Amino acid sequence: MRSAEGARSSRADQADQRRAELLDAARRVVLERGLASTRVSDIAKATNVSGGLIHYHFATKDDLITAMLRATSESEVRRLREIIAGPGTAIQRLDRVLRFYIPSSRSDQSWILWLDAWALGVREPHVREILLELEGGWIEILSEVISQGMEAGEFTCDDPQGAAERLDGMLDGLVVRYTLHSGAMSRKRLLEHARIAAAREVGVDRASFPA
Amino acid sequence: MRSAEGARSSRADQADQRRAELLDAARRVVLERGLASTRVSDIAKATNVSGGLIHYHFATKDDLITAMLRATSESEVRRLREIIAGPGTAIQRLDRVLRFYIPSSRSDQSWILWLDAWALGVREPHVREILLELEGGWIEILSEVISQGMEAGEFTCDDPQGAAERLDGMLDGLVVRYTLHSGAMSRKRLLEHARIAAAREVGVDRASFPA
DNA sequence: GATTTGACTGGGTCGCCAGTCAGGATCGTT
DNA sequence: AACGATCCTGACTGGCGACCCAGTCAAATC
Repeated sequence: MRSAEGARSSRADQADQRRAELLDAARRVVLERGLASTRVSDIAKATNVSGGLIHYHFATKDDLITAMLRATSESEVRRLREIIAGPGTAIQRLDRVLRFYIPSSRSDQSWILWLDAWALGVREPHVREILLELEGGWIEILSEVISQGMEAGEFTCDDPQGAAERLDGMLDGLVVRYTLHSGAMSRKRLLEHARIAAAREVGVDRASFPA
Repeated sequence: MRSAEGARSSRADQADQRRAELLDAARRVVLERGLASTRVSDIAKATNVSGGLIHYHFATKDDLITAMLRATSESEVRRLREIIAGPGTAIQRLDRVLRFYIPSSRSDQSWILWLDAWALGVREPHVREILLELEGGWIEILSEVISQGMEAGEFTCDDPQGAAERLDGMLDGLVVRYTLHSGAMSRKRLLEHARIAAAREVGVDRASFPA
């Protein structure tokens, strides 16, 4: 129980750090190659580590993938919470949430991960649970922003939860389209759809959104 | 070139029929086991046929899967077209389209197929193309029904294409939620969301929808 | 400085599965 | 009947990939 000093890592810290490193590499590899063609050895290579080490830290490949999805989901929800805790009017915060939803460039392919995860979640209850929490997080945040806007007198909405579900659904669906067929749906058009629908849901004019 | 008689099949017909049978079995197996754990031999078993025969009719597994997705997509669009060609007012036809969108029971898991296909489409351009056509079909049909309703004076909408895209997106997203977490989104609630959003898009009252 | 514990290596194994192939059955044609 | 084309079988294979394990090395503990 010596060495609780700052910089130096204890044995346990080292293991934690390595695990995090592996989760990170796993996410990168899955994003690049897709879940179906991701090999444990690919993740090992991406971490400059032997294949055996993966199974030292994670019993099975499924464990690793599931842990990676959980970590990614949790970090996403955390960032979301920061957004609605930020400054500005309700409509400014709502707009920030919408923009956070939409991948900001062709290179930001983070949604690919969730497409893989949806397919996986159909068969794997653990994965399904993670997805439920992630989606619940989004809906909760949207519903919260809407309620904040109502309290501030900015918004009118007789069912914030329902509105949040509809918005979340629409964004999910449109992002799929955008991710798969970027030619058929530009980011600009996607954001425009989001603002139109959101404006209707909260009873404000589309023009109320910031430029 | 003899034997163009009805019941008896020529050799070419027999091959076509066998191919269709294999596509059908492929769909059933993929729905049941998921794309990731579907083996060629599973499809052979489901058709009561040897493993080798699959590769007689389809060069590779990918060919078979792609052909199956294409066939399924085309049949779906065909059924959709029948719906909007059917009788009734525009709002009745619109409602029929919405209801066709939503799986009618827990046992109708056809959407699972498209979750797998989305993930696959990220890597496979052929699959992506099929998905683009399917989604384009849905949007086109929705936009068509809306336009029909406008001509009939039932609907008001200044951007039928945009409205169709938003509706299609919302339904996609909500159906994912319904498929994955039936506990978090009942069919009834899903349909309610669809009707609320659709009513807004076409400028009618929610109560205008048939009971 | 001796010993124990934990992190890590890399080669090996074992099962699985897409695709092949040689041969057999069946059909249409002449 | 004979023959070629087509449909089909089932055993086989070659490669791959998750997981195992015996052993190494360094850090922590005594």
